[in-house]
Amino acid sequence: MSEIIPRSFYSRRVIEVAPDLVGMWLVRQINESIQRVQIVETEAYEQSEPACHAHRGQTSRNMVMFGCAGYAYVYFVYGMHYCFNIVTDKENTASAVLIRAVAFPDNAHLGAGPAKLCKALSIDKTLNGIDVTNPQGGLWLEVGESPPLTQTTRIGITKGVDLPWRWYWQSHQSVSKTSRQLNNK
DNA sequence: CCGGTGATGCCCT
DNA sequence: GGGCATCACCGGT
Repeated sequence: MSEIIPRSFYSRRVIEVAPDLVGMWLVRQINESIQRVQIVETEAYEQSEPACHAHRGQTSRNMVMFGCAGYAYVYFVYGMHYCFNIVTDKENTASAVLIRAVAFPDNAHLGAGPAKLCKALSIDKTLNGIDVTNPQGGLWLEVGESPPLTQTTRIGITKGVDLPWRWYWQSHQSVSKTSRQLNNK
């Protein structure tokens, strides 16, 4: 078994943590059942830029982002989907890494999108605010590998579109494909 | 293969 | 009341 990723890993600037999370294992436990998937795509969001939910200040929805690193920020969007983030940096520096895609061992499409992976792993709002450095919460991360990365602009947003804050496992089948991106820029 | 669009509910203005 | 860090489906090519 791999080692669990400690809080110090997440307590750095979000643009350092986001690329480092690609290749790590995400583990979901519900009762006796365990799913282990590998992160293949992430995006960084930080209060200073307009695409971030915390850009206009603290609200009840984004409160977790203002807290300590290593906690889950799960939000509901488009009336039917959840997205899962991990809070980074220090307290009161609102920032988080959006987990955009994960690889399931037997199905390349199951985790190829932020809402799809939440559905496949049964991640919903009840996990908002849990500690992902503690297995007691049923959702944690373990050290994996450092694959070849491609860096591009973020997708699915209308503001802050020029920041190159999306990273994915180069040529991996499970990377989300909503928007076509040119490789190796 | 590709772009357009409807579903659906919560949060913030 | 508008907009949203999405997705699957539809129809034209």
